[in-house]
Amino acid sequence: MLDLGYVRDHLDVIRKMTENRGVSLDLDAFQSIDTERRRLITEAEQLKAHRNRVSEDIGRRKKAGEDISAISAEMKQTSQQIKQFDERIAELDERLREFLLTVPNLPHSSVPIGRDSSDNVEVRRWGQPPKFDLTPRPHWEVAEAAGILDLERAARIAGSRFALYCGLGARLERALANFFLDVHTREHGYTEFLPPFIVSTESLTAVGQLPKFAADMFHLEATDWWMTPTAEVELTNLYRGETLDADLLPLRVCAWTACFRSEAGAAGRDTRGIVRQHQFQKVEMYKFTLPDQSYAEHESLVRDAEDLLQRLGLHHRVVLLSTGDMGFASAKTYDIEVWLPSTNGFMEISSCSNCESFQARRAGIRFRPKTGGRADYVHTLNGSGLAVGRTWVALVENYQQPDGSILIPEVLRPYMGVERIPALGTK
RNA sequence: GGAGGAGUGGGUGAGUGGUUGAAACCGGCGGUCUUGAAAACCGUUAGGCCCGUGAGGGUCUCGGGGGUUCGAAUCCCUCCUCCUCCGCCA
Repeated sequence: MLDLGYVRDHLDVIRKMTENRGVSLDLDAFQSIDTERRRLITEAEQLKAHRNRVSEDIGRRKKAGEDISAISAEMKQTSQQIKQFDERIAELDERLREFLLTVPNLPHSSVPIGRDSSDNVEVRRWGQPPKFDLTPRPHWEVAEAAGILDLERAARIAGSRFALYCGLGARLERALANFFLDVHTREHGYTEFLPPFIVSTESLTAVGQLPKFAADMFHLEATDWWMTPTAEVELTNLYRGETLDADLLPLRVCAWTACFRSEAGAAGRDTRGIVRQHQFQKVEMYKFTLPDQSYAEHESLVRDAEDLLQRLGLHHRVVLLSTGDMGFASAKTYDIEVWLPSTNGFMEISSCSNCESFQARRAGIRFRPKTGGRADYVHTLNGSGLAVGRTWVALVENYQQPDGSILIPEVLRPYMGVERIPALGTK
């Protein structure tokens, strides 16, 4: 959420931003609501000031034993007037809040202006695509042949877009998650949390998932609960409503969770395999920083995610998203895309965003400057480090062998206990 | 699920329906003192919104919402959260 005063005073900036992002907002409606609201507040507050003065006076007169019935009756009317004002103001407040909740964040000046993903800018690449003598097979073929994935039984249990990992496939998923968490907590300076996988409406609103993206999530019927779409929700809400000590910043946290997405509107996209699922595991990295640190921390956040891919030896690239492709709450986003041999292209495996104060304002997360002075909003950053299921996919495809086995990268062997996952019926 | 108790400023914790936005203490910041530091002492130390170029003024907030009242941290209703005991349970 942007600051109300900022929006009011920079309507031209907001208008330009909506053009760049390719969204539309009714700014005229905003202006008329805002103007009327302020007019009513001024009037109501004048009445309240009057009431406060008279009430104090009544107190004094009553003590002195004077008769106060006339003045008291008059004040009763005033109070009723105030109540009417307050009701109208509350209505306008609600409408203004609803409007502000639909205004996306302002993109940073370094973000390329563009319509969609075709205007994204590749920042760097790492490694090379692996060479194959035979045409590489897609992950679902390799995995089912190795007996580590069973999509039919997954469908029997829950339906389509769910995975059932089997044997070493399940262990590989678990190994990846552990590997990610170990590197982040022991080497990258993150503190690990294991949060609830179910979150409240309030938490989702603070992050910006609600009210806009209700259709993308699973809502638990007749409750205020939702299945979490990303641990970004839980990690943002760790400090909701708190004023943090500036000495604690930057605060780096991470969490492994399952993530749940309805994928409504994704019908027909990525239907083969397990790239797009209703449930997947992800290790999320998250930072709370001082405003002047956030862009440096953003760069290191991306490096922390890339580091994992490099240790796994997976070819990837980093892409800077254009204004038209960026998420609602983000001021700047890098996507990391990993090489997928079967598609002869890249697949998104991490998204690292600097939300600046956008989420912090909504979630009420401040810091008190060391020098004293006013509490200000922290900047928040989030990034996948990494999507576990998609890393699993990338590993299976990039490390598939001619004999149908899957080689395990060196760094994962301590977690796996084996050097390769054999094809079914072999050793 | 049942019974009881509690939610006050960065923290601990007072608070009678009427200068209590809130004592006191701790912590933070600034200062005095000191070669420096500690101690001591003095000052200062919530946020939102509205008006105002500014200085400043006003208003709201004592878990959330509603009510009673001329006036609510204080009385009433309701919801939420936490704690204790019982029940159930991985």
